[in-house]
Formats: sequence, structure tokens, C-alpha cells
Amino acid sequence: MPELPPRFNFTEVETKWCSYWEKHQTFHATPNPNKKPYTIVIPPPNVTGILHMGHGLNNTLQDIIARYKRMNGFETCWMVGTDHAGIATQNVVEKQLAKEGKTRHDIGREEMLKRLWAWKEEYGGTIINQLKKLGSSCDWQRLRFTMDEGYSQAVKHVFVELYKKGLIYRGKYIINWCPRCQTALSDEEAEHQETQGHLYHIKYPFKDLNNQFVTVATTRPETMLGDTAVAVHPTDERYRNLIGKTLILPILNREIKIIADDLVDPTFGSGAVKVTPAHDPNDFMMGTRHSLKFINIMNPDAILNEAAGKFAGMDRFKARSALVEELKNLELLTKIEPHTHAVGHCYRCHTVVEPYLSKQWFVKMKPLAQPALKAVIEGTVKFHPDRWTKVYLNWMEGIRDWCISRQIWWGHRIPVWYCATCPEPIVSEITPEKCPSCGTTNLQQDEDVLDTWFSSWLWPFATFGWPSLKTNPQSQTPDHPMDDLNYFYPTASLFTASEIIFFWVARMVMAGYEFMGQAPFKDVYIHGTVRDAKGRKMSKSLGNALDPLEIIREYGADALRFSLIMNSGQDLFISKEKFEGGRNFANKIWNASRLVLLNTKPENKTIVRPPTSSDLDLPSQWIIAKFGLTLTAVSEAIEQYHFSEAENLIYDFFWKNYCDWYLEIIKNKFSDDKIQQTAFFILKQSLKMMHPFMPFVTEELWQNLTQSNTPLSLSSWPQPQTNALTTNALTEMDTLIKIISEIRNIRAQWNIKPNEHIDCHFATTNTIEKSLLINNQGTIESLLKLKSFQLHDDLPAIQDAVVGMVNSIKFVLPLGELVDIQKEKTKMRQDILTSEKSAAGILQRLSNENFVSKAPADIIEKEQARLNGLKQKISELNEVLRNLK
RNA sequence: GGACUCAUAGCUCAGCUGGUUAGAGCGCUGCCCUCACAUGGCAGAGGUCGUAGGUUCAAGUCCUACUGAGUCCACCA
Repeated sequence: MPELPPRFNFTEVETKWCSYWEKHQTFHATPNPNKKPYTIVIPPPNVTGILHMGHGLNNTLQDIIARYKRMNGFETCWMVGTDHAGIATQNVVEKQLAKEGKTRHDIGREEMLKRLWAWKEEYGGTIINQLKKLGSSCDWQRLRFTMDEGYSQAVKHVFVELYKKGLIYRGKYIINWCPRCQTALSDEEAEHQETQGHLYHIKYPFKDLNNQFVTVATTRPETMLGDTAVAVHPTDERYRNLIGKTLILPILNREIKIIADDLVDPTFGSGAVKVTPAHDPNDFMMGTRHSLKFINIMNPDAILNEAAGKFAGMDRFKARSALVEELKNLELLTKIEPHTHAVGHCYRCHTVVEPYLSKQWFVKMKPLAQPALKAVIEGTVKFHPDRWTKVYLNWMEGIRDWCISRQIWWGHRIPVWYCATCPEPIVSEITPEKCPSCGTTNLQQDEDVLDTWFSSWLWPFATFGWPSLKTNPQSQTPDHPMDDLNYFYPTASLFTASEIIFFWVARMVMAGYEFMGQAPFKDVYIHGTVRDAKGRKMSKSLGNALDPLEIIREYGADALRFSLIMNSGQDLFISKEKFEGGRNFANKIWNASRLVLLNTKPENKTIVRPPTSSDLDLPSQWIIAKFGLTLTAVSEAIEQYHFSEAENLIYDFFWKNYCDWYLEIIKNKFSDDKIQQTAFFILKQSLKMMHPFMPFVTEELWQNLTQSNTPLSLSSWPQPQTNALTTNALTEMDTLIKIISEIRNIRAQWNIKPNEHIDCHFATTNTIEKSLLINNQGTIESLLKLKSFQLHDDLPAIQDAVVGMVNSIKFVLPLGELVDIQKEKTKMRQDILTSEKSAAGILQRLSNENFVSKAPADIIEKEQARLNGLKQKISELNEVLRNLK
């Protein structure tokens, strides 16, 4: 057997196992009637994406549960793939084109699509390869893309179905328009940011009243060029008599009327609002109600058009300042005040979004929201932590129709054709040859593509073969063959960041109910945001982003995973040094395993269960019991999605219990077969328990431990089961640990050099304690570097000694001139004093009638026991003090 | 404007249904290169749990108000 180096060489090990797992399809899942399915989806990363810490956290969490479930007997399928990310991908390729001095319109749609696909073929796998480096146990054989053939079929099918049900319609409305991407956006894609702007107060003169004006206020003065009315509240006394009067719109000198509408808030500004029906959603509503003219003053690129008069050809912001200048000259601008308001920005390019009137396709959301609301209210779908439930419900209750058409080329083309002569659009999954009404072949397909999220929301079932496969309750019975869809759908848990609750999570629930008749998942775990040490969101533009791949190179993937989870409370504050913790722990596991491997004979490596406790020494009994307790607690924590708690338990067990106590104790007793077996067995079990958290180091060590010619991945082994507990060992070992710690403390306090051996006298009359000391004499001697070990019934009077006590075991260390006896006595008196104080406190509580009558019995018992313990301690300490010379 | 979250050791956070003496990691101090590991070992210092009230036999934990930090949602121009 090759000897293991003293450092865990993670780079080599990670490369080896990544390719091994993939080559052997370790994580490939197929319908298996003898196993329960456990299906996982994660947000399919954008093809344009590169791995960031958010992915790191998301994948680690998901991978822990995946590996854990797999090792607990579930047929675990982690569906993975990429999202075509319409706008983002098109932007990337457009930038390439721009380097050649071209736009997509120069090369045309067909050529552009060729380039897009070429880009996808070349770079689309980047993020997937990066996910592999994290150790994500995805079902790589099932890799999907939201624009692959089957998936496209699903998208078309959904569009046609919803259209048939009357849930998809086309219409001219005010939508969020990105002038840079030149496409419509959904409400969710317009990110509102608090912006410091201005409120401009402008005087509009009356046509028939000289020198009289109505003052309106606006944050976007350039939109006045599209004004077709001024509105006031119908009950506003100031304006009541002016309703219906005509104003002259400055600059353009258009006549506009004063109208009355409830929408106007009489307390804001002057109480009069300019109405621009083509450039503001509220004004649009008023415009519709009052049959106003809709004047569009902008081209799709936010350059003002001929309707803007002399401002035509100017960009909207240039036009704004030019127009403000002009109004100043005309003395129509009464004031400009600072004004903070939320301005929408494109979520892809951060350009200020323009409310823009255009013809788009929409999904009617209210009917889809009903079952999705019910599912969460009734707990069929649960959010973790629970507070996200309210966020979801709030959005779902106030849901508005979803604008799904995008004026870009990369995406699913809208499956609608228009006939040159007939008004009815042809909505079809397959390309129609001729118009069904008039028979003409002169058909034009809708130019637009669908919102990327219109495909993402189908992910949990479109990836399992829907709509070719349909839900079939019969196929879930053992007598009928199972297909992927019926076996793997619905999925179990979903891990994601809060940013995409609305984009993706909520819409998946709606699609799940609409097309599959049931929720797509049971649990939604919302994890925190990864931030830098100062709490700022990690972002490329800020330059504060830590690259997970760099961390993997420097500290290892196990370290990355471990440290991310260790730090995941709510949001995570991460700096590079945090990964040292994970690296050190991986190295600790590595070296503990080296020690055990080095000292275990081959025949002792084959055991499948630990030696029975009656044959065993106390530390071995203890470590077996501790492991059982830890495993149970870890499993519980994972099931409740308390990952950092689970990791803490593991860390504490392995490092503190197994390494610092157990291995230190048995180090020089390794020749004992039973001890070898126990140490080896617990190590193996620990590796299994730790594998979901740190898959690489555990896998590598497992293979070294098992030495099989045909290695079976550790992730395919079942998790250990909990053993019955020997509780005596737990309390006895506890006492032993306390004694050793106390005496070590004394050694440190009196500056006794580590190599100096000292005498120690123990005294107790308790037979259990006596045998504890006798049975573990060797351990005590070696860990405490004792010269002599003596056991008495009563404490001998020894000069210049330090005395301590654990339970009723007293110990005396004759330290001679090393110790200042007066100081020691003072310390003991102090100890007695504090004990007396807390005893008094308990006594008071116990004599409180209210406490005794209202507190539960076990609490009272505990208090009583504590009091007794203290009393005994006080009297013993006093006695020791008297004997101390 | 509405909703939510957080405030505990120098730093980052645990503390799950209220119940002993509030925990961990990092950092800090002292002693150790002990033949698995200095990415290590042993020991230690450090907290009146943001402020003010309240409920309770009992509050870091529940309630109210306040202060401070942050997040999300919203068509007040």
C-alpha cells in the first residue's frame, strides 16, 4: 500500500474523483420500483454564466441533501442543465458583433441565430464543467438545455394550451421597455432602484384666461411632449370649476383639456397631473377611460421622434435638459425640487427602463395563481425559513399579467402566424402550411420570442419528457412500467436564492399545477446571499467577488464547501481566510486517517460492526456511543435543512472527540486488536457521515481504507445506522475528561514543563469512581505525564500541594517549591465563596413557593441536585483547606 | 407608503417549543516542532445578550415602544 503524504493533496484527488464519478455514471438515476425517488432541481444556470459564490453555496447545499439521500437508499436524481438566457446571451454575441462594427440587423436574423448557436456550442458547457469541480452529484447523463428539441416542444405546447384556454392574449399596453436591449420586459425584469431625481413644476397656460396657469409636477419633463390632458381629482375644490377647460401645452402649443379622474391624489404637488397616455401606466388608464389621444414621442431606442417637434432626434435625457432650459426661458418652470423615487432598470443591462406603449403577448395570471396560492397556504409547498411564505403569498395575491413577448431573436419563437387577409392569428405547435380560413400560404410568423422564464417555469417536468410523456397514475404502481416523468415528478426539494422566488419558484408552482396537476416540489429552501467581509453583495463591477474556482485551486473544493456551509446563517460574509477552516479540517481528517491506517493490521480492517461493548475499554465504548449520538443528530439536522448545525456536529465529533480525545488516548495502545478495530470502524463510519459535506477527501480515504480492486464510490454506500447506546460510558468518560482537563489546567497554571513528570494522589470512597480511576490508570498517566499514580480512600495531608476535585474524586499534586501555597489557598477560598453564592441563589429559588408550585418537577429536581452537589463540594473543599499545610 | 429580517465575546455567527454557570470558529495571551497533522497540541483571557418597559416562579429566548443596520415589494405624477 502506498504511504499517504502528510498533506491532503486535494487538487490531484479532486481531478481523479470528478472524472471517476462521471465515467462510472455514479450519479445516474433510473426509475427503480424497489426504491423511492428523490428528485432535485436547481436553477439551471445561464449558458452565459460563470461560476460565482452563489452557485457554490447553492450547489453545496443541494449536493449535501443529494448525497445524503442517495446514501439513505433513495433513487436520487439531480436534474441539471443550462438556461438559454435570452437577453443575456444575445447581449454577449451582440458585443462580439460590435467588435466587428456590426449590429445584428446588419447580418440578419438567420445569420445571428447561427452565431448564437455557435457561441452556445463553444461556451455553453463552461458553467457545467465548473459545477463538476464543486463535486455536485448531478445526473450528468440527463443534461438538458432549455432550447433543445424536446424542451422547445414543451414550450410550444404550453403556449398553445394556454392560448386555447384563453389565458394568453395579445394587446397594446404600457410595458417596461429597455431602450438598450430594445425589448419589452416583464414587471419582474425591471428592477426598481431608489434614485435621486428632480420634481419639475411646470405652468400650463389656459387658452382663454390670460396669465392664468395650472401647475403640474413631473419627474420626467420630456414626456410632456406626449401630454394629451391634465387631470385633477373630481372633488378637488381648487379645480372643480376648471374641469373641461382648455390648456395650451407649452412649446408644442397643443390644446389639451382638464379632465377629472379618481386616480389623482389631490394632496400631491399642486393636485393637477399632466397626462401622457403613451408613456405612463397610470396615464394610460386615464387615457383609456377618457378616450384621450395616445401620442408616442419615442423610438424604440429612446430617441425622440417627430412627435417631439424640435426635440426630435434627441436622446430622452438630452431632450430632458434641453426642454428644461426652454421652459426656463419661457418662464414656465416654477421650481425644481430634489425628489427620490424608484426608477426601473433593466435587470440585464441596467439601463433605465422606459414605460412604453406597444403590442405584446401576455399571460393572464390570476387563474394560474389560485392553486399556487392554495398549495402554500395549506402547506403542500413549504418555504424554509418560513418567513418567505409571506413574501410569496404577497406577490401571488397581487399578481399581474405577465408580458411574455421579447423583441429579441435568441429564444423560443412565438408559435403564432398571421395571415395577410384574415384577422385571426393562427396559434399552432407545428408550422401551418396555409391559413385555415382563407387558404392562403402567405403567412408570417410572429417576429418575437418568448421570455426565457416562459421556458424555465416548465423545468421540473419538461426535463423528464413532458409533453411526450404524460402523467399517468397507473404507471406509478409496481405492475406497470414506470417512465421518467411519473417516477421522478414531483421533485422533493429546491434550493435557491430569494432573488428568483418570483421569476422562477412561484411560476414553477403555477406551471406544475396547470400542466401536471400537482406541485413541482415540496420544500423550497431559500438560502442567503454571499457577501464580502464588509457586507456588500459580491459583484463583478465592484471587484469584490471571490472566484470559487480560485478558492478551489488554493484551498480545495471540500474546503470551499465546508466553509461556505459553516458560515451560512442568514447572509454569508465571506473573505478568503474563511476557507482556511475548511482546508484545515480536510487536512485533519486526512491525518487522522493516516494514523489509523498506519496502525491497523489488514485483518482488523475487514470488520463490519464494532466489537461488543463488554470487551471494550471505556474510551472505545465512549467513542462508539458518541458516534451514534452524533449520527442521529446530524441526520435530524439535515432533514430539517439545518446544514451548518449538522456540520458543527460533525466537526465537533471528529476533531474534538475522535482526534483530540480518542486517538490521543489510544495512540500508545494501538497494538490491541479490539482498539484497532474500534478506531478503524469509527473512522469508516465517520467518513460515510462526512461524505455529503466533503465528498473528495472522504472518497479518497475510503478507497484507501477499503482497498478494493473495483472501487465502489463511497457515495453509493449506505449511511451507517445508529447503534444502541451505552450511557454509562458517556458519563464515566465525561468524568475522566474532566479530571484530565483539571489537572492539565493545574500543570499549565504552575508552569510545569510538558516533559516534566509529576506525582498525583487521588482519593475517593466511591467504588464506581475508584474502578474508573483504576481501569483508566494508563490513560491518566500518559495524558498527564505522571511519575506516580496513587489511589487513596482519604486525602493524604501533603505539604506544598495543589488540590482539585471532580465529582467526589479529589486529587493532590505535590508540587514542592513550584507552588505558592498561599496563593493556592486564596484561590480555593474564592472557589468556595462562588459556590456558596450560587448555592444561596438556588436555595432561594427552592424556597420560593411560586417556583415550587409552578415549575415542572424535573426542573425542581435538577435544582435540588445541583444544590446538593454544591453543598458537598463546599464541605469537601473546606476539609481540604483545613488539611492543606 | 407597505412587508420582512437582523442587533449576543475584538470580528463572523449558533443559541430550534422560555428552565442550571450563554456556545463555536477566527483573532488574542501563555506553554509546546510529543515519531498523524504547526493547515497541529495543551491551557487561558474575553459577554450586565442594542435601549426602555411589560408578561412569567423563571426572559438572550415571548409582547410593546424606541434606536441603529439591511432586504424586498409598491403606478403617487
